[in-house]
Amino acid sequence: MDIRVRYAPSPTGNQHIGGVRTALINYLFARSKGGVFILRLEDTDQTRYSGEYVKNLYETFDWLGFRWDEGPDIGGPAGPYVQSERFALYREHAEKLVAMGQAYYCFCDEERLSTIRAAQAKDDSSEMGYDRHCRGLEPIVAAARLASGEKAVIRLKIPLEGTTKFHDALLGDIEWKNEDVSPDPVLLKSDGFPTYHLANVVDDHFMRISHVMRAQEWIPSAPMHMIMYKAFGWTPPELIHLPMVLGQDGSKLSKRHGATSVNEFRKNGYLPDALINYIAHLGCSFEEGRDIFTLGELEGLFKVEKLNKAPAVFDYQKLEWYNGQYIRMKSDAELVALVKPFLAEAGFVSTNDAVLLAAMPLVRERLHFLKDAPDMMRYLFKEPTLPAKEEFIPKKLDVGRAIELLAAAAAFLPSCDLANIEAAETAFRAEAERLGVKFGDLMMPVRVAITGSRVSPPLFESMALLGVERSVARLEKARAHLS
RNA sequence: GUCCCCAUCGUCUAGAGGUUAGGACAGCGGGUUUUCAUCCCGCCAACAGGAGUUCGAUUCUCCUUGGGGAUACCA
Repeated sequence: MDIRVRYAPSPTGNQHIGGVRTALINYLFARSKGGVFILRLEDTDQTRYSGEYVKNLYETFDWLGFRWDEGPDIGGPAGPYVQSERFALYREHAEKLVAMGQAYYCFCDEERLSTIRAAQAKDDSSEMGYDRHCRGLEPIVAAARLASGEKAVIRLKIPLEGTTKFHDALLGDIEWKNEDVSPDPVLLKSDGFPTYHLANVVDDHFMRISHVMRAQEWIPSAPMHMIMYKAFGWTPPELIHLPMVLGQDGSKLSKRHGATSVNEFRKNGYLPDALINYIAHLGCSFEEGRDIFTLGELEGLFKVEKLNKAPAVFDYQKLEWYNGQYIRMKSDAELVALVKPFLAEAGFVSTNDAVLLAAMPLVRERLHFLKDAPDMMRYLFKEPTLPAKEEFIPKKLDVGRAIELLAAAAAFLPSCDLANIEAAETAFRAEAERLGVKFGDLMMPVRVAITGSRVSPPLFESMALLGVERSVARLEKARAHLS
């Protein structure tokens, strides 16, 4: 059997962690099996749809760097891949079900429906949902009302008795009493658009989807899908319900847990490689004793059996660690390219890439997020604003001593060869000894003078980047600042 | 309320009848170091509970408890 899987997002919001995780698992499964990964746009909700979200979808996957084999933008043999372009197909099939007696027209309006809901909520009834009011309508009567222009939806007839069972490749056999299946869900809305359930089943069938991999929140709709497949006489695809992704408090991951949309992660300086690697490991394992994988490795290693059944909590701290790991794996040139947009956004426009290139080794191990680069490198672009005097004073020393040290450093620096860091350090160590202070005590006021902070990238390298002249100027300025 | 799914350190997980229950993140404590970071070493920390099955259960079965999800003309 051909392996064909799909990611079928609804463009009613920006791409978020949960969706992208589902997409990634589908993609990895397809790749691991030599199958096809399809993108299908489920734009059936006209009230929430926006072209902005479609744009966001493409941008997101461009950034992440993995792609579908068939989809709206590249076409394919099972197109079109946008549901609004398949409009006629859904009505045709909904009406087919009506003709077969498996579905029916319902004329209940919003008002009646909400009245039912309110009543059910009030007396804690175990009976929830539609009361099947129109199910018994004679077809002739329904046809007449339809002909008179009355608005209607088409609802699926869920059997009143018996059970529906299906197999989940991960969870095993699942059996539902039909009375517990959502009573007669709407297939075709009154605006003529299909609901998710109809469009999903019809498209999965005609696109020859072999495996449906989606989050576990979809389990309750699986039985009604099965009832539809059976009504149509179609063979359903294999089902695999993926463990959900939860926030720190254990509920479904959402905005209130922090960043959830992928573009937020991008803006905050996460690397796509890190995000992909981390996300792949939510509810899935690949190989023992290893945490870092390339996308290609994940493709080769993915196995459905290694999927977990239990939901996974999204851990920003672990993702941060991954991000740092991936930043450290970048070459100087790669890192420059990654960091540049963030520097530009902060107003640090480099005229000289060589300087940036040389600066990368200074910040690489210190960076957890690309976003941190501007602050960390600010002193290379702008004259630092000098902090309070105490910041300059090493432990157990006083202002006077700090001034002396700065003066000494300013006088001494021009004689150093900053092109040779080791030699410069040796020279400074000797100078510290001559001055009768610990090496670290000499360096601290110098560090604050040069970088504006007690915490900074390596000093000698920094001074080398700035050049002797600018470095001495900063030392002098700091000395004046303290006096 | 009802139905469904799930259950190993705080978190992500390994484990598929016999293990000192392993790793990673976080936390804590050391070491290296011009600060910070990196890196290295160490420590802390789990089989939800109760019945079975078995010579033996983290592992199989059932129950309880706990968590999550679904109950829309949203997906």
